[in-house]
Amino acid sequence: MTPKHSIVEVFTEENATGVAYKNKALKRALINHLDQSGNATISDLSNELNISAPKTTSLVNELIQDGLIRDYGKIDSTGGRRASMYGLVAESCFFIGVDVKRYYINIGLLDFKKNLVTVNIKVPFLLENTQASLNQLIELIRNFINDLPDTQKPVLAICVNLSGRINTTSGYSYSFFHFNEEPLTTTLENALGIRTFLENDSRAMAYGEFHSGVVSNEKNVLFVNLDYGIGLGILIDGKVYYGKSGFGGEFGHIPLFHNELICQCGKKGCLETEASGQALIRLFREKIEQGSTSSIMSAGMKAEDLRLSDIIQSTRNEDVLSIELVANLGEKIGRGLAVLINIFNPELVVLGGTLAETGDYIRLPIRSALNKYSLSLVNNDTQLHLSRLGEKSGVIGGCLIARSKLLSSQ
Amino acid sequence: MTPKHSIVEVFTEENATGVAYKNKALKRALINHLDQSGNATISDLSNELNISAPKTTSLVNELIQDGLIRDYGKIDSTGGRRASMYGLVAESCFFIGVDVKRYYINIGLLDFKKNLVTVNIKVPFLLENTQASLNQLIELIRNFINDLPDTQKPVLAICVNLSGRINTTSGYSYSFFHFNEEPLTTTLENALGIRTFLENDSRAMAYGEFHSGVVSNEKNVLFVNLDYGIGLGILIDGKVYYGKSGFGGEFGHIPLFHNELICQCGKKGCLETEASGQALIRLFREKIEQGSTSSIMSAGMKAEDLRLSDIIQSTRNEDVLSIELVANLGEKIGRGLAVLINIFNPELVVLGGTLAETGDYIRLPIRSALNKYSLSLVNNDTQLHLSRLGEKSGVIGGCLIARSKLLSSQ
DNA sequence: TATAGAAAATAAATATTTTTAGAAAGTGGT
DNA sequence: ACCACTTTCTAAAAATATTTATTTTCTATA
Repeated sequence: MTPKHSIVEVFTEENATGVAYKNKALKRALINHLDQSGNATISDLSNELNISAPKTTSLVNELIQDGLIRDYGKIDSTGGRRASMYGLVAESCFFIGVDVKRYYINIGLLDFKKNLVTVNIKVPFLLENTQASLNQLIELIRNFINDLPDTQKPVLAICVNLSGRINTTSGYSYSFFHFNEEPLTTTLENALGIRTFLENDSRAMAYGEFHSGVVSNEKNVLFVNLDYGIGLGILIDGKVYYGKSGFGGEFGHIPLFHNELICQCGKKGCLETEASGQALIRLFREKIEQGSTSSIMSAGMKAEDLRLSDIIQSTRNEDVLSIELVANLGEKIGRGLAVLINIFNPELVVLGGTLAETGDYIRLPIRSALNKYSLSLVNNDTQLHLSRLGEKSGVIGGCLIARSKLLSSQ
Repeated sequence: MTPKHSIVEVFTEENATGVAYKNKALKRALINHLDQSGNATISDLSNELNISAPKTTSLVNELIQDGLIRDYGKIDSTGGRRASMYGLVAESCFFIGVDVKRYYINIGLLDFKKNLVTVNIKVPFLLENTQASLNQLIELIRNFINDLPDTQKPVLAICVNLSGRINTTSGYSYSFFHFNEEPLTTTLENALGIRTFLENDSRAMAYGEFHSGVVSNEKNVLFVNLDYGIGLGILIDGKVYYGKSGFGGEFGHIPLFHNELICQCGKKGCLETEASGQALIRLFREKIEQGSTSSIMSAGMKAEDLRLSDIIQSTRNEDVLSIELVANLGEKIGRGLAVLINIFNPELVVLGGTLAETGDYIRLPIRSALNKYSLSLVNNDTQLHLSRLGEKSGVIGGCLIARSKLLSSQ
């Protein structure tokens, strides 16, 4: 067995009572403070955490010995002797996020200071619910780790994002790779030898998007993942919301319409039947059948081969039909989001996923539907932004979730 | 100025640094532990909170001196010397909850150990948005306090529940008593001389209902307040959810219908236009106009004088029209709740408010609508219960909110 | 370029807390 | 009724942290 990394040692509570326990708790508090508020001086830390200066000094020195903290030089004088500033050591440990999509994965490496060190976007992979597909995924992760330089080898945790229903606590996936008795996390941990977590893709994207922006804590944020389906990530007080069994956020299947379309979930009238990427393709085909024209079809595309990316691309080429349908879709999404805004009164709603790449073509209809359908008093609080991270949000979110799970000890 | 109560002293962080500060923090930790886990021995406390036994002993002794903790005698032996058990002193301080309804108030007194000592239900009062009405409310609270025996005089905080939109943090009410510049809480504090908080009625009811039942923490619970309007209280991890400005939970105004009814809020298609008590009365009148018969009307009631309580009462008398309409209402409420369940995946949904008094007449249609409209995987997690506290839930919730706000320091 | 003032770092003194060890108070078996 | 064993409680010893005082290092101003 490899020796425990010093961070893992600080963040596990085993074999520690009395003074040893308290010192670990104080070290955790120091690390968390540096993590959240950035570099700080001994005085800062002493005041904020109510630890005396000499004690703080000795704890910081121990953490420097452990390689977790470093002296980043002296700050400008505040009127007297210049203080040394201490901060986390970025390269002391690393975390991996794996964002699994239908036709590819995104995989990335994050350091201890939350810098995305490496990120491989759109690595070819075919997501199927088979052992072979799982083996391929494991192989891709293993290769990614092997290709890392030696200085980036201490990878402490991995988070894999999958679409569909996932129980983060138990580590079970209910939509993919659920053919083994044991939780998927266990399978992955055994194969990779590294602590592994599982997360729903939209929740991971939400977390990534939130922590990348201007991070001021205690925020209530909704992240809408607009793709073939409609996913939702909910952040309450900056923490991911799961619900009882991790099934919270099933936004795509709220019964908002009175149609006769049977959804994948088996019910009728789901938001997804009218407002998802899948629905967009259906509506596009219907329009074409009814005789509408589009630059996509004139380029020789067959209606049955149409992909979401084609429509998104053609909005950029100012294809009237695509733009019109995307706007209609936005109106319906907005009507669904209005419900959420009335309920959550969030500061911020972020539009992500492939469809968000249509930019204002989808954002503006959503905004106007929000104004129309949600209470203005509530709605006035809410900003509506497009994803800033795009394809990377899932990877970053995954890495950050792996990191935060590990740092939240136990 | 009256001397500060010892609890207030422990729970304020002013004028304390170093050892004094830490002792206060430890005392708070002790009190919170006894509060949440009930009575405990020195060993329990020492182990749970990682404080050495001698230190724990001395802290407990100080808290006994302060009158906040008491020795509740020896527990049965666990194989050795019998330990003394310590717990909070119920009568060390008190909290008042005031639940303001349209035609009456409920007011109650809670002790430090969360026992409801006194509760006055349906004290006549007319809620209007006037200074006179506010004065009357203040007078009622003042009288309630004056009538308390001397042993119950140390009232540390009051929470007033009002319907409508409320910003708990700032203390402003936006629906009633908002004619003064200063926040309503300030007006009340000046008039009563006691720390005062404001809360939305449905949220307070939710909190009361939650903490009265089998309190196991970390629960996600929805409380639906079915009255003339439809209110919602959201508990996440056992904590009341507010949203950015305290406007979260506007369930009644989600756009679920495609009708042309203008809601009070100014929008069309709100859940309230079809599924509230107000809507029930409208639908009842329409049916009567169309020639339906009901035992209510045959008793000489005029359609325009009809109140919600009349219809609720007549369901108990097995009036067919009332039962039918309540069932229809339940179906629509259930459709709205299905949305929330998909989003929140809660453990429990509690039906409260006047309409919940119709019992299974409303619960069963709601349940079957939930099965129909929400994802079964998510929905399977969710229990649907009727309020256990009925009229008292708001008072208890108010008291508990006052208590918890005070104990969460600052 | 001295020099007063100010903040940070550190050494020494003091206070506090934890450890350790032993006394007190039980239980249960023989 | 005694003895072995447990657990709680507490006194004294040891360890540890905070306070206080001093030194160091820096700025600003004369």
